[in-house]
Amino acid sequence: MLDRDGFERFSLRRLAEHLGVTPMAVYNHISGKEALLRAVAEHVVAGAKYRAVRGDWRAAVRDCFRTLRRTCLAHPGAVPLIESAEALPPSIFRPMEITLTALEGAGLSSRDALRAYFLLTTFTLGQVSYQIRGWGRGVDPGSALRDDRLERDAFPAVVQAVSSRPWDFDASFEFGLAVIIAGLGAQRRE
Amino acid sequence: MLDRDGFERFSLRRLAEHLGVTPMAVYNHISGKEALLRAVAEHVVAGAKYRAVRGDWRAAVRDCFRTLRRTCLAHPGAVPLIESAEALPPSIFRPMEITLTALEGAGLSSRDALRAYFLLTTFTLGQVSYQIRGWGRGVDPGSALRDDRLERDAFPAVVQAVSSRPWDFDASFEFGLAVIIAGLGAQRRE
DNA sequence: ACCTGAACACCGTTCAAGT
DNA sequence: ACCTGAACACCGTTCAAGT
Repeated sequence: MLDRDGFERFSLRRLAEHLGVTPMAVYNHISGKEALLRAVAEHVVAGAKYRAVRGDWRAAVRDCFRTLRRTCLAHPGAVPLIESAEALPPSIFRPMEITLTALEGAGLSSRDALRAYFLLTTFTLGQVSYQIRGWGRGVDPGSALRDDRLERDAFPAVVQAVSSRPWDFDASFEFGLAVIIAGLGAQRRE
Repeated sequence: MLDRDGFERFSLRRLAEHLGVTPMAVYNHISGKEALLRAVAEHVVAGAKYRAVRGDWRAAVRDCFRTLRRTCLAHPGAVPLIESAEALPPSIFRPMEITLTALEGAGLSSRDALRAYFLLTTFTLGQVSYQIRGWGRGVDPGSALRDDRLERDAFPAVVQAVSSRPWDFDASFEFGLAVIIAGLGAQRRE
């Protein structure tokens, strides 16, 4: 229901109707709406299969966040729940463990490795979030600037860049990941 | 009210009560809740003052996203609105214009410059979002793993890293920004 | 031009009652 | 153990009526 109708449209009463049952029957199985949505988020997060990547830290980090991204994109309706979750199952720390181990092994300090993980995870989830809600809504300058001559003149580079469509989210994510890994490599050398 | 009570607690009826007026009076000034929240998001976004940074692209990009971050952090209650906004005022494209101009001037292709902007903006807004909701809730392994011996053994690097508290969001953001800019410098050289 | 009161269609949730 | 029906406290929104 979340993937089909979206997060905003979901309600316990609609769920009950979908199950052919009275709204209150749900409370025999779960303590409330919040607990139900948290359980969904936990289920999606727990479903991620992180491979044990041997070899260099770059491959390990790349594989790890590609997996995280793929897991999230498989359940777009659950992404808002994951982002706003107050508690998630231990498997959410797998990418963190992998990243910290890889980067500390590569010579980064414990503190920088943690910051690098924070960088990678906000980037990855941010890209997923924008992709799901559509890089159109609110951020697509194409629709916002299309007819407005005055605004177009104020943002020439934006107008020029937007003509190079369609947008490739996969390629954009890979670009960002490559940039971050290159930057971490530079950080490591210092 | 948004900054004080948070996004979830806000309702038109509470707003009306706060104004000492009937809930329906609001509709004489705005078409509905969605429009009101959008107007708030637009106001916050429009309030960002981006400086014209001359000199190298690194300084321009750094200053630009520092300003975006500071603007968002000044109104934590509005950040969810900005992230979920369907349309935002033209000033949301100022960072995009600045970034594209700076990076294309530095030799990146138009497509890569756009991807770099996407990287920078998802990173910046992601960091802000986590900071606002508290890098504790859901992502802080300290609370999730504290008492659980079994889980602690499964994530040694996480447990070790978390002891280096307290977390410095400013420093973490600066670290990420530096890594991205270093990575873009490497990308530029190819 | 702005506000009010009553009403409607939705919510999540509680509680007593059923089987 | 699980479901139901009625009810409560909240929503956003419409509409006719007031000044």
